[in-house]
Amino acid sequence: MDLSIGEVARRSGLSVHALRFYEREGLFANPVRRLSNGRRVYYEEDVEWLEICTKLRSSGMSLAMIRQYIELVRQGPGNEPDRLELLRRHETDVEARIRELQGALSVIRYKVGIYEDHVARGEADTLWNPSRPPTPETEPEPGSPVNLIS
Amino acid sequence: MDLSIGEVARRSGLSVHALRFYEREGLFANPVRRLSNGRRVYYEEDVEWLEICTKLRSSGMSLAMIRQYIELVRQGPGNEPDRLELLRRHETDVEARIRELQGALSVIRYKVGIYEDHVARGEADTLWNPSRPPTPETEPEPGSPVNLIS
DNA sequence: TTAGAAGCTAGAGTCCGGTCTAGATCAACA
DNA sequence: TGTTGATCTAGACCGGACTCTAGCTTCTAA
Repeated sequence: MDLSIGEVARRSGLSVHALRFYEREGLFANPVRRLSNGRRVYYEEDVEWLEICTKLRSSGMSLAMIRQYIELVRQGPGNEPDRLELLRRHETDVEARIRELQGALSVIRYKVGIYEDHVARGEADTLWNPSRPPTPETEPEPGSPVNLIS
Repeated sequence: MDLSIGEVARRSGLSVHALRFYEREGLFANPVRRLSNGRRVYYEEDVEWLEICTKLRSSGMSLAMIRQYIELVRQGPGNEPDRLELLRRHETDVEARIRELQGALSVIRYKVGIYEDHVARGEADTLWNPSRPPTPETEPEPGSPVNLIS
């Protein structure tokens, strides 16, 4: 039932360093209990919270925002609309980030496609090389790959 | 045709500091030309490259990886399979990142949904408050919201 | 001609999210 | 008993990606 810091590290995937760091940063709902010898004692709930926490982190929520959230939780019932607003704000951010990545991904795929074509056709040496200013011998022909790839 | 650093900053959205920094970091295909007075001269191609560059950055490509790519470009024709591989590697990373965000997003939406329900029903005070160890008065009832939200 | 804007360099500072170190204590086992 | 391994604290350090400062030069417009 009671877990040592090493055990929690193993189960949460965080380092013991990170767990102590998170505690200092106020990311636990409750103060971490100590044994009489000063060692930390964790409970299942802590591991569960760390799992959520890790999901939030992996979606780019900053430690500062997680701290805000857990502070609301710590204050107890009554501020649920605030927690909801915070979560919605992050939801919106993540959605925007996904759209941003998808936009960039389509640019990347476009470039990949062009390189695939050229490499496959063995015309690799006509690919984009942004030499500048264009010297006569590299002056792009009209419709040259320069415009396709840059 | 020739652009000053300030002009390029305005058009690329990067700061003049960032442009000098990028140059030091070797992120330009060609050495940036200088006027006789030492001032930098940029061309359209540089702005175009910076646009691509910014897309790559926004998708999480590190400056180190962008430098690798531009070094290949700088070496000239012949290494297109290498460029392709690098781009494909990043494509894969971005796809994985999108999946990660989508996974986290569904957790966030789940939590948002629960808070919405409870806030709407005015049952907000029964929401998850990971007090620990459970004291008699906060001992969760079987099927209490603790499991729904944690 | 002179004020203010823009540019230059070298290098320091910032923020984030940890990671690592030193030096001490403590527990468990052979 | 002694060694090994886990833990503790305070605080230094790190990498990435900029950002800013100081001190100087140079351009432009009134």
